Amino acid sequence: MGRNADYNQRVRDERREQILSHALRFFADRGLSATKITDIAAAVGMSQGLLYHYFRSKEEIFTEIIREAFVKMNAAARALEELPLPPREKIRMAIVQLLRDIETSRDFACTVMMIANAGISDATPVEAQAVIREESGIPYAVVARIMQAGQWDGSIKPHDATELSMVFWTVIKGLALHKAVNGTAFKAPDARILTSMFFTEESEGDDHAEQSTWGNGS
Amino acid sequence: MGRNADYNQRVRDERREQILSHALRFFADRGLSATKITDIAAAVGMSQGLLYHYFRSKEEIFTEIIREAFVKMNAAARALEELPLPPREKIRMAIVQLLRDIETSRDFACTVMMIANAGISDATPVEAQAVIREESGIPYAVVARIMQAGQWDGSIKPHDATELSMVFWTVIKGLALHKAVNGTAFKAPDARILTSMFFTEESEGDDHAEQSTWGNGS
DNA sequence: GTCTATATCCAGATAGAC
DNA sequence: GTCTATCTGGATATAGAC
Repeated sequence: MGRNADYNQRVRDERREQILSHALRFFADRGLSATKITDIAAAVGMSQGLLYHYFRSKEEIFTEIIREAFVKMNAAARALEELPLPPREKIRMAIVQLLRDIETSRDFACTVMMIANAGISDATPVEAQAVIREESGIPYAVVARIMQAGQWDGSIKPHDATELSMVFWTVIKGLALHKAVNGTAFKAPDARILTSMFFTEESEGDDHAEQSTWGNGS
Repeated sequence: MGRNADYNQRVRDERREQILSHALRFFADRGLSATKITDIAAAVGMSQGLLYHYFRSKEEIFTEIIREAFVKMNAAARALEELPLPPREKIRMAIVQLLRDIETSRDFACTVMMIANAGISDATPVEAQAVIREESGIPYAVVARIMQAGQWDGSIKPHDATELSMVFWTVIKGLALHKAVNGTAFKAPDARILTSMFFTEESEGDDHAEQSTWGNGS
């Protein structure tokens, strides 16, 4: 019975993931209220009724996606901070990697888009609002700390570190949004255009490539 | 009768503007479909029924806002291009002015937000989509031309001009979005952080102040 | 687990009185 | 021009058969 229960649970989880994955596209594309539960069901290939065996409501699906996105994003941010690299290289690597993720992974752009919208609208479920309120500060704080460390060793420009972090994430979000709009036509800009906002001298380092944290959305 | 008709027309136009102005906030905040026609009516202080004396549908209100926003934005872009200034100063001025608009005018941030969303969603009315498709290229083209001119005189970095223009508008949109999310807490970054992406040497020019094109949304 | 059918609700739009 | 009352459609969520 234990075995069987485990198996059933796994199948159930897979089905849930399927639903979440399809729902993400719709939410990013149309927002919460313009996304019909029938759209999601049709995309997954199941009846509306069945959807309610996996989630209690449309809002629950929405909130779950937001929650999972922050888990990933914050884990990536903390991992970046722990890397044994000088601060300036952390920033460079983060930019290169994020640009790559934006360019190659549709999910990444969609997720950014979705969270951006959810953050504004007071039409978003209170649960989702709470998640956003609690979790969204972490990437900002991480980058601000790295910027500050880079100012100590002189490799980062002496602007206010909070401001630099805000600009950093703003550009990333802006690009993700641009990708979400332009779709396949999107081509990421040269990373050096962006790094020049933060770095003191122009030294051409090698830009390391790293594995994406986000998978490549078909 | 002519006099009377004119007067009536003026009153009618004012009422329309009232509706558009309130609707903008809701659309930017919640998107098209999460905005209820009753929300708008209540904000303006009229009954739902009366709203339909001024607009045929919710979609028409939406489309009208998009259309007016592009008229303003494109006029501003063309005006910028015509200014008797060296290209580099045009860019600097545009950045300073846009940062100010974002910081002070709520409408500006809301409009950017609304268009950004509308551009993605295929839930947006076809008419609005058409307006966006036709008009949104102009600011990009204008900035790209200015960037190119700046490369001829050596004041702008020699990256691809189209890429620079894309980054330019991406940052602006990103900041507007950030403002839309953070509201009053938002503080615009030092313009020099942004200009350093585009300018070849760091020369501290005076940053001229200009009148906002967007009014200051209370 | 999965489907079809249906109850319920809510929002857009209209009609008609004042 | 403005309101209230109402029609109508569509979407969420549930019930119940298989």
